[in-house]
Amino acid sequence: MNESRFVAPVTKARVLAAIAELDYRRDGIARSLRRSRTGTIGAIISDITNPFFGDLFKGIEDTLQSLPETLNVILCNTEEDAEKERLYLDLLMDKRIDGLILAPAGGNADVLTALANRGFPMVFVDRALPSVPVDEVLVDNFAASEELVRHLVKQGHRRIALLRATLHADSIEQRVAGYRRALEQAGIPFKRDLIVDSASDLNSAHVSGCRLLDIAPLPNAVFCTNNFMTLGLMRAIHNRGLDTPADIAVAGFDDFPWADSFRPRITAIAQPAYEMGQVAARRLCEKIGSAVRSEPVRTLLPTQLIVRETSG
Amino acid sequence: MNESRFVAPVTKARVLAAIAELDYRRDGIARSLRRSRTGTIGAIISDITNPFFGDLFKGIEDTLQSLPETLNVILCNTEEDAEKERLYLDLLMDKRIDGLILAPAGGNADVLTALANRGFPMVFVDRALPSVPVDEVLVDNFAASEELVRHLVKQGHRRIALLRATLHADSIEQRVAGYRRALEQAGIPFKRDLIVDSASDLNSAHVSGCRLLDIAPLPNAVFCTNNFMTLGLMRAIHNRGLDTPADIAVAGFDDFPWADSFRPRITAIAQPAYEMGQVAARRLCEKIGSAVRSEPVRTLLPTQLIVRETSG
DNA sequence: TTGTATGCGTTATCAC
DNA sequence: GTGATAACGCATACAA
Repeated sequence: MNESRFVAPVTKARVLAAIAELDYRRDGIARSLRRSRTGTIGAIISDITNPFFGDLFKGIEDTLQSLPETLNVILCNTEEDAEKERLYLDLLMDKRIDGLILAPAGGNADVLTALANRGFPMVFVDRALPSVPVDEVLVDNFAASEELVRHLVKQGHRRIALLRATLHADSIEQRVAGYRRALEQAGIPFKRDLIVDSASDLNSAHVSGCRLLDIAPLPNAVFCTNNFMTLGLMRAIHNRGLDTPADIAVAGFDDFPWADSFRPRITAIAQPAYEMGQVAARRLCEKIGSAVRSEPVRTLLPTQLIVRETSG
Repeated sequence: MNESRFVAPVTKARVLAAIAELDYRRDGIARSLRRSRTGTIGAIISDITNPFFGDLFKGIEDTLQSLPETLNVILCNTEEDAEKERLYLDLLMDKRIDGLILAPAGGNADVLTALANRGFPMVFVDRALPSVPVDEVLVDNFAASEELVRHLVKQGHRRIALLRATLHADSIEQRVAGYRRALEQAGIPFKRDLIVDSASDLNSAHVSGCRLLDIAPLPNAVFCTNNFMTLGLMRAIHNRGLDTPADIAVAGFDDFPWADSFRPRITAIAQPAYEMGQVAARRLCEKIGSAVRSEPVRTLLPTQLIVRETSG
C-alpha cells in the first residue's frame, strides 16, 4: 500500500483486491499517531474577509497542494485578538499540527518564543514579532509608505493626514514611520492631530474616517494604513458629498481587486499577497522537512506603487 | 484532567501539579484515535477570495468557536473543479474529520451519496446536489432573481441581458430560471443571444463582460448571476467609457462590502452569507452530536433586494 | 520476500 | 474513589 519495499507483485495485487472489496480506507489518525506527523498545518491570520488574507491563503493552499504529500490547512481568524490567538495556538498544538503560518496579533510572545526555541516549524507572514526569532515573509512597509507619501507630496499636498489601524502589528508601525520620514524629508512638520486611529474593522474605519473629515481645516490628502481604512474613509467621503481628489486626495496600503471596476480609482501600494502565501508555505515545508534548525531569515517581497486618480 | 467522574480533590491537585511540572500536553491525535473523533471538520468551498465565502466561513468559525468543545475547520478551495473536490474529499475522509460543510462544485455525486447513506454528517451550503439527500442551507435563488429582474423591468428596461457564471451549480440555474420567469411574466420574449457565459473568475468575467457589450444594439440592462460577474462587467463598462445606468443598467446577485464607498452604487440581491455559515455550522453540530439519522431538511434564508443607482 | 510482535498516547472497562 | 489493562489502527523492526 505504501508503494514501498520488496513486495511481490502477486501479494500487492491481492492486497489491492482486498482493499477494493472491503472498501478499506487507512485511518489517517492512527497513521499520524504512529508516524508522529499529521499532514496538517495551521494558519492563524486576522481576518479572512480581508482580500489581502484571502489571496495570501490561496497562495498557501496552492503551494501545499502541489506537494508530493499534500498538506491541509486549519484556518483560524483572530480578529486581531491576542486572547483568541492564544486559544487557537493551544488548540492547534493539541491537534499536533506539523507547522504554523502566523500573522501575529501581538502578544503571546512567551508561547511563541517557547515554540520557536523548541524548533517547532513556524513562519511569520505579513507581520513579525521582533522579539521572537522566526522566519518572516514580509514587505518593506517602511520604504513603501515613504514612497507613497513622497508621491503625495510631489502632487502638491502638504497637510497629509494619516488614518491608522491600531493593530499591535509592527507592519503598521513601519508604515507610520515611513510616513513620518517622507514628511521629514519634504520639510513638512509632523502634526499629531493629523493622525486618526481606528480599530481595524470596516465600521470602525468608517467612524474614524468621519472623524478625520472633521479636522479643520480639511487636510489635503490622507494616507490610509490598510485597505479597510481606505474603504471606511471613502465611505465617509461619499457620505459627506465630498469629491476625491478635488476636495481631498486619498492613497493607501493594499490594492483592490475591483480597482478598475469602480470609481474613483484609488492610488495604492499593491502587496504581493498571493506570493507571500506561496513563499511562506514553501519555507514552512522546508522547515518541516529538515531537522536542522537554521538561523531565522527575513524575506522581503517587492511592493508596487500604483498611481491612479485619487492622489490628485 | 477530563473534569469527570469521582476523583478526589487531592488526587486531582496532584495530577494538575504534575502536569504543570512536566508541562505535559495531552496528545490530541492519540485522543482522537481512542475516542474516534477528531474535533475537526472540513469546509469545501469554491473560492475564499470571494467575499461571499469569506463571510460564510466566518459564520462557520464563530459558531464553532462558541461551542463547549471547540471545533476546527480545514478550509479547501475547489475553484469549481470537481476533480479537486474529489481529491479534497478523499484527503478529508482520510483525516477522519467529524463532518463536512460543502458548496458542491457539481459531480462527485457517487462519493457524496455514499457518504450520505453512511450517515456521515454533512451539510450543503450555497448550492445543493439535487440527487444527494443531505441537509441544505440556501437562499431562494429563483425568487430573488425574479424579484431583481422584475425590478429592472419596472425601471423600463426590456432588453435585459444575462451574464452567467458557468458553474455546475443548481444555484446559478435557479437564478437563470428566475430571470426567464420574470421576462415571461412581463411579456418580454426570451432571447438566447442576450445570454453571455463566463467562467467564474474575475478575469473571465471581464472578458465576457466585453463580449456582452459587443452585442448590437446594446442591451438596456444586465443581470449578473454573481458578484464576480458584476465586477467583470463593471470593469468592461468603464474601459469602454460607458456610463451606468445612463448607457446600460446593471444589477446582480451578491452585495458588496464597499457598495457605499465607491461609485456607481450597485443595485443587488444581498445574501445573508454570514448567517448561512452559522446555520450550516449549527446544523452540522447537531448531526455530529446525535446518532439518529433524520430526513434531510432544506433551510432557505431570506435575501434582500437593495435598490441603488445602477438599475436606472 | 513475508509474517509477527511491539508501541505510539489515549480512554474505557473492570476489578480492587 | 483508585489503579491496572486492553484496544483504537497503523508502521516499524526483526524473525522466519
